[in-house]
Amino acid sequence: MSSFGGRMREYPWLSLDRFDRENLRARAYFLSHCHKDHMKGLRAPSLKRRLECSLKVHLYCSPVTKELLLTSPKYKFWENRIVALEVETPTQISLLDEASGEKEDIVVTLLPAGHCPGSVMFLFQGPNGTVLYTGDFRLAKGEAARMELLHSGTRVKDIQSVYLDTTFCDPRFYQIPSREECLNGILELVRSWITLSRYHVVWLNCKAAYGYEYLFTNLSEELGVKVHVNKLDMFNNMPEILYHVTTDRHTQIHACRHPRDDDYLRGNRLPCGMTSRNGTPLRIISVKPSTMWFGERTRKTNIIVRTGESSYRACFSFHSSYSEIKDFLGYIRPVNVYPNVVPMGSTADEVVKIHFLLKNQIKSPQGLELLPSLYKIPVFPTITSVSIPAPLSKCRGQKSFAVLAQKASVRGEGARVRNLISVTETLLQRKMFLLSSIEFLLSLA
DNA sequence: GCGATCAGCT
DNA sequence: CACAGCTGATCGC
Repeated sequence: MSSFGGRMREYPWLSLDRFDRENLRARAYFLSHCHKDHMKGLRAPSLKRRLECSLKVHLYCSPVTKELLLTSPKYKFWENRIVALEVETPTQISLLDEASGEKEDIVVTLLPAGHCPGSVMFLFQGPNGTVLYTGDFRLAKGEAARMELLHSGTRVKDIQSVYLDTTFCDPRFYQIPSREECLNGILELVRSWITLSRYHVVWLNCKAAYGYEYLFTNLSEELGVKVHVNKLDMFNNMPEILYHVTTDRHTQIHACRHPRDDDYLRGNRLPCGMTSRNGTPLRIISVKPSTMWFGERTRKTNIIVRTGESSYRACFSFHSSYSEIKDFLGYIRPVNVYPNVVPMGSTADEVVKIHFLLKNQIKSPQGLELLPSLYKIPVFPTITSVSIPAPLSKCRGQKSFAVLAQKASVRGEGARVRNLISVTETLLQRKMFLLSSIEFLLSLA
């Protein structure tokens, strides 16, 4: 989940992937991809009002993101204010300060991010230096080196700061099987099942989000069987996807959903209600795409895991692994790195993660100083088995209000975080409370 | 009635 | 593990 506040230090009058609070005063908006956690405030009345008053404010995104966004009637009011920028095409944007009348030009380039259809990273070049906002991304090792627009001539551009997707930026997620490996694993599983008979069908248990489309198109392409989905009008202008999905339930591959799809499956029905063909019951297996990862030295085991008589989990990831992030940063070598994702209120662990990256991959460790104060809590060389005092964990009886991990241990430099101090965002928002409890924990170390 | 937030679920 | 998102309850306007 993105916890990026919306603004970059170098160009604070631009807002990216956040549209509430301070961002209501931005001179221009950017949307990296069409996932809800990157669209906070995008349809709020306050922003709608701002738009009505400030006619020069626009939202910049890729053509595919524009298409996906405008499919929902709730975002139709943006229609005339969205500027779709072609990917990998540097574009100059003039930003006008409505108060002072001062104007500033900046060049933005969209780079493919490999996260979901239309997803991009934004590269900004302007008077305050070159910065890269990655949005969410999955790029394989070596892909940064192949991006022409990250280079000037033969060498990589000087990048001041990278605002980084840190979802799996932890040595624990050292490797995640490649897109191709995962795809092939799923392909062969699906193939082996649906070729048994025309009554053998596969249900892909996908989350409600864009990002599985390349799975659908590849399965359909390879097997000649279209994928049943609930809705496809968002792909009306994307023939390369549209061709491979269908609303006809008479197909052997389904990715349809229902709020109680579990009940449906137990009754040997698909979430769309299909239960038989010509009176012959269906033989259904479910395949749940989910992230699987392996440590630096651990042997990669199977990409497909059988979890029940007719259920499987299959490896699939929308985000880069630790080693992919390391490769990316090691190639770019920015001066600063800022995390876009601070998982579940973790504080110490984020410091540690970024610390490792800073140490190895970037030019000077200024990044940490610029992070919000929470990240500046010093990481002590040794923290051992710290228990959370009872009054904190019992706070109003709410689980999410308690400190979740009961112990924290950080061994010396170069060591891995074992058990993290993990608190929820609820706690993060109660800053004073959190700071005092973290300080308390550290004082015990 | 709507948005924001949260618990719970998947 | 962590992801992205939905539903339903509650609260305030």
